[in-house]
Amino acid sequence: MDAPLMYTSSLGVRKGTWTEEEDFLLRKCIQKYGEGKWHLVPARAGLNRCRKSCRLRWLNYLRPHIKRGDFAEDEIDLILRLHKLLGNRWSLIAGRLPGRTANDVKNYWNTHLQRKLTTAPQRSQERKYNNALKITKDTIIRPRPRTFSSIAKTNVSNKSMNTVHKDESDKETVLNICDKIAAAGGGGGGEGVQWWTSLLENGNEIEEENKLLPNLLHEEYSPPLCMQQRQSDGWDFDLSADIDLWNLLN
DNA sequence: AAGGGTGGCAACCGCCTGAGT
DNA sequence: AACTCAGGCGGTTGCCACCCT
Repeated sequence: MDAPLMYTSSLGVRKGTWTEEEDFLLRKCIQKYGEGKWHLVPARAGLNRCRKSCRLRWLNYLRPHIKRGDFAEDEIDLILRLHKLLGNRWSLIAGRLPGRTANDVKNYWNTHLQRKLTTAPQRSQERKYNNALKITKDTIIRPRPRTFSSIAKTNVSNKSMNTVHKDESDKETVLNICDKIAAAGGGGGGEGVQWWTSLLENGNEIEEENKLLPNLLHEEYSPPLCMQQRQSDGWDFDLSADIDLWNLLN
């Protein structure tokens, strides 16, 4: 693209497609100062971009080890399983797919997988369709993740779920999750999945999905290649707040 | 060849949460 | 306790390339 689309907000901040020069400046800045402190990044990098734009560009495009191109079969399979378990928790799903970003997974789901699973209307008709449904805040149940403090995260990811935690609230949170997993059948077998799916409102849809994907939940299954290889390819994946999703998936 | 429709993807928007003051 | 701010997330939009008629 010779002249990327570019415009400027009322605050004078550039928006739109990033140029190669901007990518270079951002990459250099992150290499020098590291990730984080995004409010300082535009000034440090000499970019006329907002902090969020810088963060997004880094996370979705410039970060090392990001995989581009088509999703492998095992990745698709894992997305389907995790989506059944977690819903639209793209960041969590992406966290189990080395090299894939939440945006990638979300886009792939919206453009490839969603249409496979449903007879969704064409995108040009989706707005009408959604308006007709009159979806309101009241009708949507939106489970949100618990965020652990950084120290609790370290403990959870490095050891096990019932290790010592920074403070009682963190410990309580983790133990609550452990209880739920235990109640779901000790973290193994199909019961775990049932516990999760019971959170979803429409059981009929789940049944329909099961018909469409008969092998999704019940067949003998081993971790896909993309997960087995994650250690060797150097991908720094995040296991924080890990509740052993893999066991729940089996 | 032209024009409309569609798919894919990058980027933006608005909201939520936790930390700091 | 109330407020502000940064980080993070999911939903949505806009652009472009390709396809079809």
